[in-house]
Amino acid sequence: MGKRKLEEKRDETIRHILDAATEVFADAGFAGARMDEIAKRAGVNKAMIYYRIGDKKALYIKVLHEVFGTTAERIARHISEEHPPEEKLKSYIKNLADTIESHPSMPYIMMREMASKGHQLNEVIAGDLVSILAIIRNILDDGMRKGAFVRTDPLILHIMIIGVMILVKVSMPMREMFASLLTDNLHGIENRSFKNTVSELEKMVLRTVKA
Amino acid sequence: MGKRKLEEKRDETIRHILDAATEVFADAGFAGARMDEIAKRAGVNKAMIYYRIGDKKALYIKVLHEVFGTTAERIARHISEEHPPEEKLKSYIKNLADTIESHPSMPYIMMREMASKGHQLNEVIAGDLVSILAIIRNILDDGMRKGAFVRTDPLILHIMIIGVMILVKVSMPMREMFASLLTDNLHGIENRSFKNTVSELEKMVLRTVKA
DNA sequence: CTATATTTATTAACTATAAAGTTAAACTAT
DNA sequence: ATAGTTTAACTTTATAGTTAATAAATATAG
Repeated sequence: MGKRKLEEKRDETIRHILDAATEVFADAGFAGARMDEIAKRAGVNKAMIYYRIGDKKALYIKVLHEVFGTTAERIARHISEEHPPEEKLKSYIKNLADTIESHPSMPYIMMREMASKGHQLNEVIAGDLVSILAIIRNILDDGMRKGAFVRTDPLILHIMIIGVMILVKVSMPMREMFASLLTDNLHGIENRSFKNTVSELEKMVLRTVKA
Repeated sequence: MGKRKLEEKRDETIRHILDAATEVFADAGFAGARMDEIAKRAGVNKAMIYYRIGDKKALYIKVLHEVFGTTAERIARHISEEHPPEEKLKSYIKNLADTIESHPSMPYIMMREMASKGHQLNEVIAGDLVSILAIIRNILDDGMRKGAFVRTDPLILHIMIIGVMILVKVSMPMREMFASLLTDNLHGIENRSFKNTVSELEKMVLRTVKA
């Protein structure tokens, strides 16, 4: 069986490129990202990126698709139709939280995408996001049909959930920066963890939707 | 009295440049902003920007200072020491909301600043933000001293307040975009206004801090 | 099972271009 | 006449994208 070694090498190179690109795009945004920097962090020659993936835009789309596409799948996989709507909603929140925790770059990329009004999003990425939204819409519909939930707009609810999560993550560096600038604040830094915030958020969401 | 007309002209030019720059930076971020585009929107020659203000970085700082510096002043001006802590907190929220409504670019710039971990912030801007934070810290301290509030971290609370506001604003274009992509969602679009969100937020914040 | 051809992976060095920043001259007000 | 404002045209620099040559792996012929 011939070409195992080459295949492996290729896949590894692609992996390195995508990982580096994800980091750099999260750090600097699309416009601020430098192809040379991505190549350097990936440990490959810049030409390799063009050979394996394409131009900057294609690379960006690939990164977004990897981040958002897997999220939709993951959530869908974990939500069982047997469970009551409330459980499904909790699972939705938990899986979003887990995804964010395992992809530290995601909040930064989402934040920047929102700030650029989703201008860079192409059909593939839009599809990923619609898949995610379809899940929460189905959960809410199910809850409404069973009389457990009041009517709630899935888009607003989703933005509320994901928004709070990315905000908590992304504001951390700034909070740290200003904590040291605000004198005599040493007393009250109740630096609640991400998990804590998510559990508060869960309560809030349930209070909002429950009939 | 001599040079009135020239002074006026100069001030107007500067005004045009700063307004255009604010828009462009909000739309595209620091890295994505083009000096030529700013000049074009301002209706001046690009060299004018360098003559009046300085390089791109200086221009950006000036824009941030204008946005954040006035916010601190405005809030401070509207909060009277005579009022009870709860009223002061409401006023804090209201003034932040008003500032955001009258500066549509602000949420976008803040969003991007958070995403870049406040990396671009220099001492002047940091000072503006600290001024704002000092106000809410004083309100919370006053409330605690008077037994009206429980101990709350001013940083977390501020991020919560400002975060929800900018999120609601910034997510609007994306929500509109996806509303049209999500079929049969025509029923539930309860597109709550900004004012509505702020009043919900106010209730939430008060519930959080009240003793 | 070697030697050689071929295909695939990878790079150094390059080009093209877009964008930041400058200059010298013209225009305008005082 | 002088000082301040504004611009067209320019230079410089940074960076996206390309090319042609090299190195490495795999396939094929003797």
